[in-house]
Amino acid sequence: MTPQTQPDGPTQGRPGRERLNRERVLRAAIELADEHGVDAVSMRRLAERLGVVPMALYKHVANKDELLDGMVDALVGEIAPAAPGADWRTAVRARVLSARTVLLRHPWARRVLETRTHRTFAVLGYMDSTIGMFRAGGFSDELTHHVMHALGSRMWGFTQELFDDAGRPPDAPPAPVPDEATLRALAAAFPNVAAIALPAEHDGGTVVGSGCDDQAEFEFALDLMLDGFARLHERGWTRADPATAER
Amino acid sequence: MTPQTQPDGPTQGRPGRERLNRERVLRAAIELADEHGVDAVSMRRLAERLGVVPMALYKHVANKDELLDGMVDALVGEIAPAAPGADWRTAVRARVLSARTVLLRHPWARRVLETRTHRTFAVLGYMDSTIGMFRAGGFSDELTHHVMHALGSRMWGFTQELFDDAGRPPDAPPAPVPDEATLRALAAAFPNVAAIALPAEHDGGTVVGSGCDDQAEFEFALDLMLDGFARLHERGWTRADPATAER
DNA sequence: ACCTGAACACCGTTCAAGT
DNA sequence: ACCTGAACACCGTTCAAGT
Repeated sequence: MTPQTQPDGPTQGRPGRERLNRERVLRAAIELADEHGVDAVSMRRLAERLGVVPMALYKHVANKDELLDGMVDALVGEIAPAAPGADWRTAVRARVLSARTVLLRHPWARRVLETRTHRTFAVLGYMDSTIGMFRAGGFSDELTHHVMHALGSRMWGFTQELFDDAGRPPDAPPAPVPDEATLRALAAAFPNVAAIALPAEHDGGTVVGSGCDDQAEFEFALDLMLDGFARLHERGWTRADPATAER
Repeated sequence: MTPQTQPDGPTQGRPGRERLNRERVLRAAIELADEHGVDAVSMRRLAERLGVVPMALYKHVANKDELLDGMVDALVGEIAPAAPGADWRTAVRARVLSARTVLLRHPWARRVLETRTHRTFAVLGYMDSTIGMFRAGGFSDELTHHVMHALGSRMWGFTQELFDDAGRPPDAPPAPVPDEATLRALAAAFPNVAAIALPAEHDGGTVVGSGCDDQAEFEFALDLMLDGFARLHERGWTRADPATAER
């Protein structure tokens, strides 16, 4: 056999099946984040997972910031493309909910998106086509501008949850459930929180904090915004008419 | 003079005027974040600013997470208390805008809030009193629940901005302004972004990206939500009537 | 009760080499 | 052209002391 080269075995690194490339680096980073959370994504751990020395990554990614940008770009690619021929409301609604399903597959993405000054080509492209949906629906540029601001992070399929688990790595032990006594003390100190956090207090088993359907809440707020947008658009809103709606 | 004690001078650390305490630690951390951004808030740099060895901080703060929680709690204390006697809409609007002025004073707070699993006493108290505003206005517990979700991070006076500078430390050099050529290329690649990002293209000097009043945009979206809440409330919304508004 | 010093197990990244 | 090794300047935090 010829020395030094073996088609299937390791050529240079240890389990490094083949040459590193940007796509392989990004895919491994996403897997690492999916399995252990973003905090586990360090250049060193990522290198280890790829069977390579940390500095090898820097040939395919300028630095850690660009790595995170690349991970976000990959997710943007997972969002379903716009369905042609739909009216603006259907198109926007479908797009936002598609973004949301992608985000739910990769819970770390929310936190990463929040830290990005996201102006990559992929992100700009996503925004451009979303803006295009409103403009194609006849929205003035000015109203479209406001509407995009109002959408904010909802455009990515998330908003900050009231009680938030997005920071915890997926392999962490589940949050401890408070005992009856502290629960009663909390309810006494914060009666209003208790009133809306215990949804079916009167007619069901005491569901404590999980009696809340985040997807339904997200769609409630999304539809509220879309209704508002539609109403302003129908009334031919302009800046000269600063009242948001009929007051 | 008696040895070793001097009322005004350093007693143990170098410029450490007096004994460390939790409040002094939190205040220094907030100043550090205000001046150099959150990333500059490390236990070591904070200790140095207080003229003390890093481990000294751990007597007043359990760990870095609790430090960040404490910083958030201090900000919550800056939010103006509820004005008594106002109707729900006025009360909620004033509170959210007050939260926003606090957040604008401490731009790092947004990013910290996003990473908190905020359930401190101060944060729960803030939420409780906000929820109380809707309930006092006659909102059902169920509608109040949805409404709080819809408010999301807006309750803290922010949402994710489309182009986001919240990550940059305040002492960083200003972002470089792109030259005419790349600007033209971007506008060609992303015509919809260009249409709404250049607001007064037809009638003024070419204002490029700064022709956007974030405060006005925030209030636009806030009022849109408040209008939606009012409409649902007036119509006696219940879950049995799942349509968000008149469709 | 409060602060210190040294140490441990991590980071991202530069720089000068190796093949 | 791509990967390596050693090093630098940082992290948060533990543990055993000092006063």
